[in-house]
Amino acid sequence: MLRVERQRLHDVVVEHLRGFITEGILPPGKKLNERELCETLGISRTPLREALKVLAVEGLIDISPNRGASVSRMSELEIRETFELISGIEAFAGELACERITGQELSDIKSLHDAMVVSKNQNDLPGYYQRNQAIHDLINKAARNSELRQVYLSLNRRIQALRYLSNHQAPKWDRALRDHEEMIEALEARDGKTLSEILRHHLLDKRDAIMLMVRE
Amino acid sequence: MLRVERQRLHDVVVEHLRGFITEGILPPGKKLNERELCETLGISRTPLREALKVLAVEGLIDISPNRGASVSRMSELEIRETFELISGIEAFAGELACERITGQELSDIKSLHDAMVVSKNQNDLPGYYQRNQAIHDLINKAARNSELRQVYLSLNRRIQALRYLSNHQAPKWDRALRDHEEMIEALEARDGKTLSEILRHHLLDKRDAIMLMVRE
DNA sequence: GCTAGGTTTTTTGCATTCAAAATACAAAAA
DNA sequence: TTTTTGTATTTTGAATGCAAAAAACCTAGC
Repeated sequence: MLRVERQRLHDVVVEHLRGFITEGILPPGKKLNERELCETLGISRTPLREALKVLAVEGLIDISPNRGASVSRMSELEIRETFELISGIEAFAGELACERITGQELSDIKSLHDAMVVSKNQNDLPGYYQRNQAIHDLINKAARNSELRQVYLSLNRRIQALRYLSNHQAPKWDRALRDHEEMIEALEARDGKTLSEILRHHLLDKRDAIMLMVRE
Repeated sequence: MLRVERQRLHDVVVEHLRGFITEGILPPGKKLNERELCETLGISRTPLREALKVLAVEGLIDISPNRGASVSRMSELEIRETFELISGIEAFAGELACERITGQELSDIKSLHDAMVVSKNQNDLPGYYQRNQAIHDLINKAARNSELRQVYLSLNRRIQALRYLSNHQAPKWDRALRDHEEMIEALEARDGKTLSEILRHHLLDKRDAIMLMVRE
């Protein structure tokens, strides 16, 4: 039978705050006053503090002793390094995916790709980015390694706010679409090496675009 | 001037418990009674609970609502997947290290390798494993990506207890030593692809050895 | 007007307390 | 004897209270 586990308060709080941070409602550098947050969330300080500890381990906020917490403000170096790491992990996921992906998953990806092209032609930027993200997510899932997946998701959350910003800018369409077409070809050919190369450089391109945005 | 930040209690607790878990003093599956731990550590429940939340995010313990915490007992699948992920990350670190390693670091690794061979000839297993670990750690550092490093260390902590167990067993000397020699050759030749291949398979071999141990 | 020093206020860290859920236990019924 | 049900105890989850550190403020002196 399905066990109904009442969610604990601090878990709910973690999810809320995570959302606020990744969606940019709580911007980088924002000071998190405990009493203030308690009032808006309608809870006491104990569960809030537990939630803050969790978010700190996840790298979404910084806590300095006796000074309190603030939303992490990633330095350019941290952004570079995080993207580099993600590029490596995603490339590895691509290799694994080539060994393990099912026909169903592959055709799901193709459909998403087609939908993405439609979004592009309609100049629907949010739709485009959403489908783009979904494709990468599906490849990651197809790697069939839940530890890898957890790390991937955790790292992505940290740069989510940045992505949010850059999603208002149009990408280099031709390059991006060509990359995706080649990715699908490599997947169909189960060519892990090629796919991982494409993914790696695709990510590093994305990084460069975002680094430009951040600097301005 | 260096700011002396008095460590917070829960940070100290995290370090202590982490040590207890990775050194096997608190074995997998061990139930962690809050009151008991508070008494042995001489603190109240608030900082302890904060520490437990942190360890849960790190994956070292499991917390189930209203049931309390226990040291994570990794399933065979989790072990397989974690090693696979580490193999991918370490392979990537090797590629980066080939681009970025300094002469000094390279010669440090060579010294460690020589010391490791001596340990082996003296049948000094702890010494052998310690140097072995140190070599992998140096390669990882040479990748010059602190985000990668953090993830690497975090994942390694999770399998540390298992490593501890397997360290009482003698490895396949000839294979392990040959691997290490080839690793150093690849590093000297700055041959990233080759190094990453060696590292990946070296890790998967290690995994197989540990999987055998775990099953017994 | 600006700085230095001290005082007040706020905020954080931790202990304690209260409430709710889970577990252990014992007595009664099958 | 085994199962079930009601009660007591333990254990966890969350709120409150208290002390110490940091920040804000205010006054005196230049």
